[in-house]
Order: sequence, then C-alpha cells, then structure tokens
Amino acid sequence: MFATYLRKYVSNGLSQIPKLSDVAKLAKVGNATVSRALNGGKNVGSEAMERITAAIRELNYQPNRVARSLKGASSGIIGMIVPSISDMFFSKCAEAVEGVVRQHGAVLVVVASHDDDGIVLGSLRQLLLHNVDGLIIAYNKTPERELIGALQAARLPVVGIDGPLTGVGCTSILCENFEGARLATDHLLAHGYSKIISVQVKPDLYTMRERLRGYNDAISRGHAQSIEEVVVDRDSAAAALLRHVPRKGPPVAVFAANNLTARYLYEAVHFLELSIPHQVAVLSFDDFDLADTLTPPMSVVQQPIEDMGRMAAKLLFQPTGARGMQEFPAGDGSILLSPRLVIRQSCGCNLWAGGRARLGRVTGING
Amino acid sequence: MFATYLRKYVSNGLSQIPKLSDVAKLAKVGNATVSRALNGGKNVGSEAMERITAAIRELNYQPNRVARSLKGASSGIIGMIVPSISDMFFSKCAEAVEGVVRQHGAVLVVVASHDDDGIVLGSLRQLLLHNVDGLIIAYNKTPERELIGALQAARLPVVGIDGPLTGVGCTSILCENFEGARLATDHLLAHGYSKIISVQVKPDLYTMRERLRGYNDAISRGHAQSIEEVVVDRDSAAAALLRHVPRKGPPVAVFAANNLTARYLYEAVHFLELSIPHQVAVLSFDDFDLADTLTPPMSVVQQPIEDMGRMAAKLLFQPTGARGMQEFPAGDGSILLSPRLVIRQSCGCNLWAGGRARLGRVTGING
DNA sequence: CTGAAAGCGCTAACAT
DNA sequence: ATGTTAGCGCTTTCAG
Repeated sequence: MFATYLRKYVSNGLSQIPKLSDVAKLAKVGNATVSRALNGGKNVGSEAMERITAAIRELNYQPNRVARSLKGASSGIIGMIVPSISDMFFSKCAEAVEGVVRQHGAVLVVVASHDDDGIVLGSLRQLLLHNVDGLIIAYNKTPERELIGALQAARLPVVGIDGPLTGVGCTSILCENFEGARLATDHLLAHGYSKIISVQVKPDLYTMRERLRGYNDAISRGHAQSIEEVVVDRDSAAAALLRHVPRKGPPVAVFAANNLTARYLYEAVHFLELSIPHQVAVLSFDDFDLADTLTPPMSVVQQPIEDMGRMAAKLLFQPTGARGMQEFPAGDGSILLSPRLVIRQSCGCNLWAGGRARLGRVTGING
Repeated sequence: MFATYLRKYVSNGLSQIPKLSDVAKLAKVGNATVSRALNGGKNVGSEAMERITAAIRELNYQPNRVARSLKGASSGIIGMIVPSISDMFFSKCAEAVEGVVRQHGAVLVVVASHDDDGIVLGSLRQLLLHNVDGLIIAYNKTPERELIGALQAARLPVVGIDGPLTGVGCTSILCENFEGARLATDHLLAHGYSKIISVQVKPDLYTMRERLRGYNDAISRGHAQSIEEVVVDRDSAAAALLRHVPRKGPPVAVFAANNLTARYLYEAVHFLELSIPHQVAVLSFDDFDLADTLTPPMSVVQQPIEDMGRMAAKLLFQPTGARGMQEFPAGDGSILLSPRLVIRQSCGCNLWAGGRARLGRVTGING
C-alpha cells in the first residue's frame, strides 16, 4: 500500500518505481508493444524491441506483479501448505521449494496448517484470492471431499508432497516409505534379533501407515512376530521398552517410524539405563541433526528431502500438455523417490570399529 | 490465473467466486456502499449494512486481494527475508510469525537469502512489486547503503529480527546476546575452570560479535584470559581442543557461540575421546533438539525464539502514530528479549545426580 | 448516507 | 508490426 502511495505522489518525473507506460513513453512506442515485448516478444519489430530493452534497462523497470495478476496473467505467487514450518522435514522441503520458485521469479507463500483442516481450507481460499499460480500441499490424511472439491474447482497446478493428494487429479511427490521401512526391517532381521518392535506416533498419518506396512511386510516374510507400539513421549516409550526388553537375555530391536519416536526411544533407553545396541538396537526412519553424534550414532533411513521439494516445485512450473498449465495436471499420480539406508551403529553394525569409526557405511536402497 | 479463468467463464449466475458487485446487486446497493461496509463500515446506513452482511454471508463473499492491492489498499501479504529457512532458529521464528500473520488475515512470503546481498536486494524489490504490507528482515551484517535506501524509499512497516536493521529507522527484535553470553561465561567462571575458551563460526555476524563481547566482558571482569577460536567443522574444532586441552590436568571449559559450534565441539570431543565435563566442559548459546538427550545433556543459553517472531509480527500490524502505519516506524530502536540459561550437565553441574537426573535446573537470566 | 464514475498498472482483443 | 481501447475487482473522490 505504501509503494502505491509513493508511486502516486512522487512519480511525476522519473523517480520511483517506473511503470509500463513510462517505458513506452521513453521508447516511443505504445503500451501494448511494451507489454508484448515483455511477454515473449512476439510481434515486436527489432528496432522497437531494442528501444524498449534500452528503456527498461534505463528505468530499471520491472512489471508490477499485482496489476499483472489482476488482469489474469500469472501472479508470481506459489503457495505451500505444510503441517508445520518448524519441523525439519518441512523446513528443508520449503527451502528447496523456495529456491526453485525464486529462480522462476516468483515468491513462495508458506502456511502452517498444524494438521487442522479448517486452516488448510481457509488458507487455500486465501491463497486463491491471491491468485496463486500453483500450490504445493503436504497433506498426510485422506483428503476430504471439501478439500478435493476446492482444489479441483481452482483449476490450477497442484502437487502433493510427503502424502498423496488422491482424488484431486494431481501428481504427488512421495518417499518410498514402504520400501524404506521394509529395507530397514530386513536389515534388523539380518542381525538376528529375537524381536523386532515397530514404534510410531500418530499411526493415522499416511506416512506412518506406509512405514508400518513396510515393516509388517518384512516381518511376515521373515517369519517374525509383528509387534506394534504407539508412543507419545519418553515415558510411553519407556513403558513400551519395559514390555518387550528383557532385563537379561538376547537384545531386541526397535524400528522407529520417524525421528520423533527415535528421539523418545533414545531418551527412554537412557532413562532405563539400557544399552544400545547391546540390549536394544534402534533403526529410525528419518535422519536428523546429531543422529550421527549420539552415542552410539543412530542408523537411519534418510529421505531425499531436498530432491522432493525441488521436484515438486519444478513440476509446478512445467507446462503439461499442449495448452500449457491449463491441462495441468494429467491426473492422479505419484513420483516415488528412494530413501537411503544410512548404517551407523545403533542397529548393531560397526560395533568393533571403536570410538573413532564415526563414518557410517552408506547403502543405496537399491543395492 | 486460473481462478480468473474460472471466474470469467463460470460466474454468469451465482457460481464460483463472487465479486463485490454481486454482493451489491444482491443487497440492492451500490458498489461503493459495499466497499465502505467492508472497510470499516463508516457512512453506511444500518439497513443497507444488514442487507450487505446478509448478501456477503449468502454468497460467501471474500474480497479479491489482488484487486484491492492494485487499487492501493493493503495487499494482505507480509514478507520475511531470512538467511535460511531450514535453520531451526529461523524456521521456528517463521512459524511464529506465520501464526500472527494468519490471524490478521494475511499471508506470509518467506525468502531464504543464504546471506547473499544480491538475493536480499532482489527479493526486496520483488516483494515491493507485490505490494507487501510489511517486512520482517533477519540481517546479520551491517546494512549496506543500498539496502537502507531501498527500505527507506519503500516507506512501509519494517522490523528487523535477530540482527539490528540500523539506519533504516525501524524497530528490531533482538535477543540479549551480550547478556546471555556474559551470563554463560560467568557460570563457567563460577565453576572455576582453568581456561575458558570461546568458539564460534562466522565471527563477522552481528550475533556472534555480541556474544563474543559478552564472553570477553565476563572474562575480563573475572580476570581470566580471553581465548578466541574460530571453527568451521569437526576437525577444526578438534584442532582447537588439542591446542588448549591438556591430556591430563584440570578441565577446561568452552563457550560455544551457537549450536553449530556446539555440535562440532561435541563431535570433536567424541572423536578425541575426551570426557565432558571432566576434561572439557561445554556451554552453548542456542538450544537445539536433543541437547538434553546427549550424554551428558548440554547446558545452553536458550533464546525466546517464538516470542521474538510473534513480537516482530505484531509490531508490523500495530498502528503507530495518529495516521496509522504510515507513520511507522518511529525510528531506529531495539526490543531486547532475555534468553534463559538452561543448566543441564555439560557445564559441570548436576554431575552426581546420576543418570536419571535429566531435568536441568532452569534459571531465568535475571534471577 | 449513497451511487456514479474514474482509475490502480497491466494484458488482450481489435483495428490499422 | 503497432497503437487504441476496454476492462480485471476494487477503492475513492465527488455529487447528490
């Protein structure tokens, strides 16, 4: 609002924030020609083009995004709705997205939904009112009719991330949660632990369900027993450990379905004065800061977070079909990115390498 | 752009996305009256107001922010420029800001500058083109002429965060870095360590300079020797430790100027197979996930991150002076928020409380 | 208290 | 290839 203010009272001469007509005047052409020069340069003579380019440079002109947006062209705004900004997964994701968005000359609006459907819907509406050019949505539950409807009605490029946006007819960028969990559990099975327990929070979330599926797939193929625990804090994690870890006897293993559970587990293990991995082996989905600095360093399944974010953003800007983004998207679909199994010590590997062997062997998921 | 598309081809009847004139028609009043009703309701008869309210509800109308913005009213967009989105400090900060911004019916554009002045300036320009209503900027260096000029010319509410935006004539929300560092160093001095080393990364940043000042203030008042080290990774941290920690002899203490250095230090200590705090005591500025889960739990100076973010955002929306935000801001100024000293074990406290004593004594900075 | 009318800066027919 | 014109949806004088 103040920029306008300024513009109004100051821009009699050649002062602040030039507009398209200033360029036209200086280049001695009509407004439309400048506009055409700006948008692809079709139907603009080379002489006119030169003068326009010069004028633009001289005035340091940049088109007003708001006016452009009002007229129906792109707004230069991409919206991103995530459950939380402070969660490391989403903040890394957002940073990757923002980089791509900026490269395209647009800006990124981020909203934290706190897993509240009211906020999701309200923000969606808000973003549409801002005429966003595209939307990235991390939604971990089954989309409700209302959300699906709103998204379809909006007819703009949408891509899901972390969880699938089914029914909307858009692409979703997902991590191979099932595969990753299966691989992790297989790794634990290979160690020969007597029991392998799965521990998670919020079992209703899509990612958690997939990881649990992967765990159970490996468990059943390994003819082991499925033990599913849900924890909410250190104490419940401790209770779960108490239920399954014998004071003496062979070590058991735990597959932590995300880094939060891994943390609770780690705290619980310390609280109970158990030893990792001699009494309890731990393997976690999601890497986290300091995972390799803990004693012992924690083995994890690492998601390609930045790749996911970049890919989602790129998809938004990618024209699909002959008519460009209007045909976006082609239909429901997912792009699955592979996580990596990062073996450190908490799973029972690398034990005799001594204190200095901090560098975990890194194994790609596909070999 | 698609919302417009939609609007254009569908909204003949009472379909998608109603506009102000639809409300006016339904309420049988002129557009101007609806607009007035929307903006404060001055000069609107109570009957007209009622019909308008009813029409708005019936149509589920919400004003188009783009049009509003073009006309010169508020855009409903707040911009935030931070060095990094994935850094925990800024992501927590951004989340707090976003909450307040959303409460005010606006949206938050976040840009990651990666400490690159080109990006800062470019994004600033971009944001102005979007007609943002206000700006929150985390800038950790001395603002350059160009940045100051651009910010002043924009004449909109700006608040600095984390680092002071001097010369711009705006308020900055800062943590008492000096005080926090002094307090931390005093605490270490009270333990009676033979040496207290300060370790930091990027010593040119404002926050780092302040913390170093605080450290040195305490050191000189404690008649101790100032030892300043700059580290960039685990190995340089190890080298620094090697320079100052005797293989045998009294323990030394380290004041880590932020959580990154603390992490490097922690890794280096493990790498060198030293013991915390028996050979090296550590106290870190900035709390971090897992700080209380490490062995031993790390004592830290905790910044009131969310408070800082919330306060910055609120300031943006706070009308200043009789003419509202136009008079914003009153002038250069800082609001200092106190950090808290969270004592865990790495500084040498709580040592004999045993493994279960995880809950650090928490001391407010002022008492 | 209210409505008609003039734009905000830009784009997209439609002429030329 | 270029200029003229008519809006996008809203706010805001300016008359009534």
